Amino acid sequence: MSFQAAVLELVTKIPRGRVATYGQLAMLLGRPRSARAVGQALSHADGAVPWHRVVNAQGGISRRSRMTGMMTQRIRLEQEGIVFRRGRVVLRRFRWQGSAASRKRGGFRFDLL
DNA sequence: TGGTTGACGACAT
DNA sequence: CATGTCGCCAACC
Repeated sequence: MSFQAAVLELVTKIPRGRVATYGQLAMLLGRPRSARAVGQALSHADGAVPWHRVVNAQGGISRRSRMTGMMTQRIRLEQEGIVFRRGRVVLRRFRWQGSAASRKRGGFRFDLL
């Protein structure tokens, strides 16, 4: 399975009302240094994948070709009940914790967040 | 093959 | 807090 497919599949598991960061997804996939590649993979997402639930490490919405895309993403997240504070998602409250299996596989240290 | 491109991120200043 | 630098790496060409 391609890295890209793995990313899209994982993003599908982020529940409504929660978000994950690019780096976090990379870690959950066992490739802690592939955050950029995660973003690249997301650019090919179709309507079946909740791409709007992925934000950067600061809780902010990453820039993309069109400014309108950023607005769309923020509005969608707020409609799910996610709260922004000074332009960023309050990660302490809304970050997805992932599955236990993924946590173990990727070695993600949630206790350090 | 080998070079380029980013929806990134950690750090230094 | 705002910028800039540098390392990374899957896709694409």
